[in-house]
Amino acid sequence: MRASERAYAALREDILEWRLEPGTVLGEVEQSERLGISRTPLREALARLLSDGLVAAQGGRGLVVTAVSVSDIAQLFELRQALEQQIARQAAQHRDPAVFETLAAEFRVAPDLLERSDHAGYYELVARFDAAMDAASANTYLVTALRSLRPHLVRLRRISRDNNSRLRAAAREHLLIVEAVAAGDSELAASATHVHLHQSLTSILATAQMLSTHR
Amino acid sequence: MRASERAYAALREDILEWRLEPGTVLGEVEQSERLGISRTPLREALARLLSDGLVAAQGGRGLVVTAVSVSDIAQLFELRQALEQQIARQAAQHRDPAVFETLAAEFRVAPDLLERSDHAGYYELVARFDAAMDAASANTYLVTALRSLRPHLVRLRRISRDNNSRLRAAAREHLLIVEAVAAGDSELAASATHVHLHQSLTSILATAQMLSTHR
DNA sequence: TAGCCCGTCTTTGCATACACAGAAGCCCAA
DNA sequence: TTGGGCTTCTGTGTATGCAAAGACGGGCTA
Repeated sequence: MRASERAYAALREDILEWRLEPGTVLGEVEQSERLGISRTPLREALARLLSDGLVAAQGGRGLVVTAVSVSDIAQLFELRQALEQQIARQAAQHRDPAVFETLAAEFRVAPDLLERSDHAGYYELVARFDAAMDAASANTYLVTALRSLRPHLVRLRRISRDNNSRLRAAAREHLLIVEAVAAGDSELAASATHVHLHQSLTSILATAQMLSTHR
Repeated sequence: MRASERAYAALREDILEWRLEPGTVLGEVEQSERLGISRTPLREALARLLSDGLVAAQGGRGLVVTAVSVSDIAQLFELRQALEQQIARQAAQHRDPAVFETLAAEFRVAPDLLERSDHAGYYELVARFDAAMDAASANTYLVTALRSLRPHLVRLRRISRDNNSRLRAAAREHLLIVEAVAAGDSELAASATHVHLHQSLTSILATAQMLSTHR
């Protein structure tokens, strides 16, 4: 694997997992030494993070990990609504029913996963759901736009994490989306997506509110 | 200005204006010599074009200018529908009425521009319309997604170019969108956008059909 | 003591050199 | 003639060196 690729993957994960917190300055020499590579591939990695919006230029010199404000969360979800409703419509039109019936069966037993607090298992299921929607949408541009949005959503998991009752509700909402796609009902799929994202946003904002109050 | 920035701007424009045609191989040495810079900043420029989707990796080695198929056009417009309807809704909610009333006045006299075949003037007006919508949407993520889509749309102008009757109709459609935004009517703004993009797509596909038949 | 200016020093941007991998061409043998 | 293996060679990926543009600090002056 290329050094620049490894550096990108490593830095990206460090940011998504909050090991590099918002505001952290990423110096080229510092990071290249930390990752054991030279500045050239590291610069390439930083450029990609910049276009991802995970880091931002700090007044001409120096890159910093971007922050995620409450306003950012609302804006992210406006974009997410637009993209995921559209992808749900397209997926419902082009889907392979068998794929989504299999997914539906898995979401029906998702409460079992959550029962034993297997959050990783649940997130893995959601990742397969996303992948299936991407594939079924048959629209590379839509998928590309969504792929560039997802890292930011992953960062939000830290806020919604371990909210077991919310995850149970989310599983039911996902199930409805999958059933609508399986049935080829575009508008139901879009509306179910709308509902799901509305509930997710509401939950996240409530948690964010609580976190900021408690501090 | 940085060399990498100049190289990016130059290559990007060459691709958007079809001076570099789809399928053209962009060798690092070749292009760096053409632009009078070293390979390091040129690689940075190519990496940005890659993430823009304007060039693609050619089997592990070599980057080529991407093609725009009829299927690509349809997919681009599906994404465009999702993004521009959303931005129209947001803009209608947050707009400064004065800005959009000024724009409306300009679109009312746009037929004069087209009368004297001042297409550049018309495209410049559309660019200001886009900028006003971006600013009014108050959503940086939405704007970023749209900004990454627009280069691909610019490439399509070569297909729809000089279709004067279509541009007149487009001006009327734009006017309706601007009026809806000025009035703060989100749903009308979204629907007017939907109509406009549907008509644009229909026109482009018809022209593309004609071009491919004639050859 | 506060403010400004100058020198130093860090950090970035670019150029160049080197190493390696994949492709093209060639030769030899079947 | 064709296929396989070898060689060469082009092109990419990475490291390093150098220069310039700021940030920082110290000292001087008012």
